[in-house]
Amino acid sequence: MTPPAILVLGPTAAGKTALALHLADRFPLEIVSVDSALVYRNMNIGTAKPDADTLKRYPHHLIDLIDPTCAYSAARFCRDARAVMAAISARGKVPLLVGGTMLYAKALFGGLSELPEADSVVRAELAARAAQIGWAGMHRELERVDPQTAQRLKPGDSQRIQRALEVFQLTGTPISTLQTRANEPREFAWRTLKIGLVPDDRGVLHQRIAARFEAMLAEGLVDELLQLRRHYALDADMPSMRAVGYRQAWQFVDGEIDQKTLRETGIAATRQLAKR
RNA sequence: GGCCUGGUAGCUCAGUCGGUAGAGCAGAGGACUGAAAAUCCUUGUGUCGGUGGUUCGAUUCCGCCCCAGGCCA
Repeated sequence: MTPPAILVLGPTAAGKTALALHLADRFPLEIVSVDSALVYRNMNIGTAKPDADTLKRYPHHLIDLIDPTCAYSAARFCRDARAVMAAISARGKVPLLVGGTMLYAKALFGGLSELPEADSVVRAELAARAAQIGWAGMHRELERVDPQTAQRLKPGDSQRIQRALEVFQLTGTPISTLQTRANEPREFAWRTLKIGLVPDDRGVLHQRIAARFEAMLAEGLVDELLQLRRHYALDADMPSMRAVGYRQAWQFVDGEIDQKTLRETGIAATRQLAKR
C-alpha cells in the first residue's frame, strides 16, 4: 500500500502558507517546504519565512538547512524530501509539500538523470576562463565536445553552458548523452494529491505583492542583509544573494540604487516570481 | 516675486550640432535536468509638458505659459 502525500504549488503571495496551516489544523499532516530560498538560515524577512511562533506550532521540514554562503540544489532537494517524506509516512502521518519552486517539484516527481554533482573547483576554473574569452567563446568550446547541447543553448546562457562543460570535464561524456539515458529508477512511493493555487485576479495578486514587499522593508530587510554580511563571508554572486529582495537590498547598501529604485525593482522582481 | 535646473515609453534616464527618438528596468510571450527567487531568448509609435514664433522642416533654437525641485528675496 503506497502512502499518501499532498502537494500544493503556487506563486508567491498566493496564500500557500495560509492554506497549509489550515489543512494542518484539521488533518494529521506534516509540512514539507518546496522552496529554494527557505533553505537558508537567517534569511527570514526577505524569504517571507513563517515566524518562529508559527514554526513552533507547525513544524516545517526542509527550511533552515544551510548557511547563506552555501548552495543547495534540486538533486539535494530530491534526496532530502524523500528521506523526510519516508519518516513522516512511517509516523503514520501525511507529508504536505508546499512551495513555489517548480524545478524542485518537477525533479522530485519526474526524477533527474544520473549526472555528477556540482563541483566548485571546476566551476571556478570555467568561470575564470569565461572571464577571458567570454561566454560566446565558451559556447564555441562546448560546440566542439557536445554539439547537440551547444545547439540547444544560446551563447549567452552562461549557467547552462558552464554546467554542460562541467559535466563533460568530470565524466568525459557529453551531458546530452547522459540526459537521454533513463532517469534513475526511482519509483515514487507516494500517491499524491496535487493542488495548484492559481490566482484568478492577477491585479489583486500584484497588490498583495507590493504590500508584502513594503512590509518587508518596514520589518528591516536592509538591516537583515547588513547583519548577514557582517556574519558571513558573502558575495553578490552567491545563490542566496541573488534571491529576490536580497539582490536589490545589496545594490541599495552598496549605493548602486536609491531607495525608490529598491522598492520598485523589489516589487517588480517579486512579481516576476509570481509568474512562474 | 527674481534666478537656476528639470519636464522624452508604465518607471529611471540617454539623445537629436534642426530631418518626428533609444537603453536599462517593468509588462507580454517563450526556453529550462545538481545555482531555479537562477540563467537565457523574443517583443519598443511615445501629442519628446502646453502654446506661439523662426524655418522647407522644431522634440531639438527663441518667446510666453503650466508643473516639479533648488537657491535668493
